[in-house]
Amino acid sequence: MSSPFQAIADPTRRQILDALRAEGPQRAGDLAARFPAISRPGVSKHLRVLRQARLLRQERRGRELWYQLDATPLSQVEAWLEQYAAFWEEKLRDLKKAVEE
Amino acid sequence: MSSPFQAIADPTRRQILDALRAEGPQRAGDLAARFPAISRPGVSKHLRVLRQARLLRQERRGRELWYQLDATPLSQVEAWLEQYAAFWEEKLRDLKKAVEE
DNA sequence: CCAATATGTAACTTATTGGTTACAAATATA
DNA sequence: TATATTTGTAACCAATAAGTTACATATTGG
Repeated sequence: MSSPFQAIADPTRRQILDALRAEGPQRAGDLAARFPAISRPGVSKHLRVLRQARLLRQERRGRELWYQLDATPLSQVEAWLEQYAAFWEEKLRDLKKAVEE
Repeated sequence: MSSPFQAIADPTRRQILDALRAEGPQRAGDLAARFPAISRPGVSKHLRVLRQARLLRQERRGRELWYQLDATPLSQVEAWLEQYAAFWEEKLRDLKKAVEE
């Protein structure tokens, strides 16, 4: 039952989400093959974390398991982040101004 | 040198950022006092993580250390997240539609 | 000058995380 | 049916994280 904040903290997990976003549903094995530096069960554990954060939908097709992105929980992160937008924009405005002077 | 993704993964650290955003600059001790369940040095360690993620500016005033939010690094998170907005909106549209039917 | 205050850090402990290898279970295929 | 394929999980290990207490340092105020 991990939070979406937790789930996206790890760069490998972000890459998994990126792959599903950019290329659509994929099998567990396809996803694992993207990370030659990590064993297949290692990737499987990342998938579990993402599953527990409800970021993945899974569909069994015979012996294959297809994973699909469900980005809905990321809207929680967005909602939190949104409150900060004014603050970094202010900062970037200052920076821009400083450059112009 | 922790990433903003790492830094915001912990709920206590998010609360620290929230406090600085909502109420402006505060002393290290003020921030620590918000978390009766955690010792002052415990909070101090969270402040270090936030500092290393460059989310805090500090200003020494005598023996007091004032912390101020610098939200700029959060724009990295926003940039990543932005690519997913279409996906969760799609999901919410589906949900709305289902409710209406 | 000395005691109190504000803060960070070191050293340590425990829990969590990210990785591994070995194995089990289900399904497809020769 | 026997074998190969696809996948998750259990058990384990090392590194990291989050917490603690004890301590060091700097500054203020009596």
